[in-house]
Amino acid sequence: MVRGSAVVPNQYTFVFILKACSCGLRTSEGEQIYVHAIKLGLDGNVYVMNVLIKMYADLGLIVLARKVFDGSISRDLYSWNSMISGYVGAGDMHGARGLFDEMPERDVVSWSTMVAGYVQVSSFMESIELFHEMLQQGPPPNEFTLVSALAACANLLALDQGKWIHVYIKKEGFKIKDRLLAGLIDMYAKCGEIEFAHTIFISVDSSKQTIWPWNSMIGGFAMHGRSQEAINAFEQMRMTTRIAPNKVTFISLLNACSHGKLVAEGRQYFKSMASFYGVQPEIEHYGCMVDLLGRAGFLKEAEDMIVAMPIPPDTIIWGALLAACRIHRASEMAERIGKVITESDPNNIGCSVLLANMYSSGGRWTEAKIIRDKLGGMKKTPGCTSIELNGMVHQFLVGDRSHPQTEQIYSFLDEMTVKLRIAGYVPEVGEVLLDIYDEEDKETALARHSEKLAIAFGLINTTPKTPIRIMKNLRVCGDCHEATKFISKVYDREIIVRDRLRFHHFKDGICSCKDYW
DNA sequence: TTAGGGTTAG
Repeated sequence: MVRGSAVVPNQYTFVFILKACSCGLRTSEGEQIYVHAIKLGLDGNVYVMNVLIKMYADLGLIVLARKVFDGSISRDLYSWNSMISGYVGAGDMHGARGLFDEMPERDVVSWSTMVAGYVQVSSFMESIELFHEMLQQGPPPNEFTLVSALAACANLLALDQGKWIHVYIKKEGFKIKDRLLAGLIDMYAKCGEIEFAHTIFISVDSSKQTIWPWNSMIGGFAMHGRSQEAINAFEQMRMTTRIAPNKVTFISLLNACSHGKLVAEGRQYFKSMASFYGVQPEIEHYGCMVDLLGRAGFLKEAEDMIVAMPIPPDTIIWGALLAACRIHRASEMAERIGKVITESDPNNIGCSVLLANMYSSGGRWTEAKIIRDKLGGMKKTPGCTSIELNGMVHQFLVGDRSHPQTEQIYSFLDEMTVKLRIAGYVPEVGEVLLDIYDEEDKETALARHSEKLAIAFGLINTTPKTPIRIMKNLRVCGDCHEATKFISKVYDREIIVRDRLRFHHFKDGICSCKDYW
């Protein structure tokens, strides 16, 4: 068009072509075209400038995007929102907030971008806070905002807040479908209310035209260990709709098989995902399979799968196999796999802890000490458990003494330990950190795990029979899992624990995972 | 009749 025709491109042309550069990640063409636009005097056109901001942001060139933004003669709401979205995409919530605070006026998109941005960087508290600010002094939220706010609640285990949003959605007459429906199902499932999530899922029938609500439901069942129901949901979708499953569907489905030890089903779904559904397995799917096979005891098959993978395996995959070796006490294989992990990632804490423990229990003190010394200098993620009470989220770290009710919690814990012992609980000191040698100290360390602090806080502050919901950032430890079984019986409470990977529902001394986790 | 900003799931 530029070389061979008499037609001169106008502002519309540049918006289309710059957007193409943006989508195709073609930096140099984009910049050449920008020069054309300048030559034609279109650098004053707000549409052209805005798409240019977006283009630079999409290309990850946030500084250049800002340059265009700052230098633009005409700026409107779209310019500000595009620039904020650029910062959000770069994970720079500081930059985003700076612009958001100084912009002359904010519309629902500005607010939604920020609420979603905080979710993307896992600043869920900030996301909810901003959402509340919006309700007080901003424009009314729309579906976009609500989906993000629900995601923040889901991640915080903030059930009361999530319920409030559900009421708001109904009160304001939003049509509950697709993404919003998925968001609600996901929020309820992640807050431990899997039954209610399912109720909502079946209550909205005509509008499940997309994969989103299905994935939320299948994923919800999977994380609650309701494997057969996850499979049933998938089969129902297959038989009654024309919706195509995607990669997330299969991750959830394989996860469900893994939690339920459904090895044959898992193998079969993994096989059919590419051959029948046309979804190519990615590293995460292989990860699910290694976890499924490994934890079920098929260590050799799991390793063969890693070796035969068309994608280079990462330390997460090897880590899944290593964890399986620990469960099945396959120390030789563990040592071999441990070396593979350490080679590519010398600072892998989980791997080092496991190896050190293994060496110690095998009496190989020198080797254990080498790893232990190295571990001392590494930064470990502290165990953290949170619990919502009256709409407020309380967090506890291991041995935390910062909570206002600390004294009460610790004396309750002492009393609780006695009661649990009488009921037959025996601490599993094998799970304690490596640097404690005294058996009694080990038990004290266990008693102060963040899970137990949060449960004690919950028992103190809620009326009898109220279910207690807690969330841990890591996997729950073996001792806490055992102790919680006893607590549920001794105190007659349902205790719902969400760890990094799944839910455990404790009731009458039994856990829903049947100790397979 | 043609253009520009925000969505969540493992």
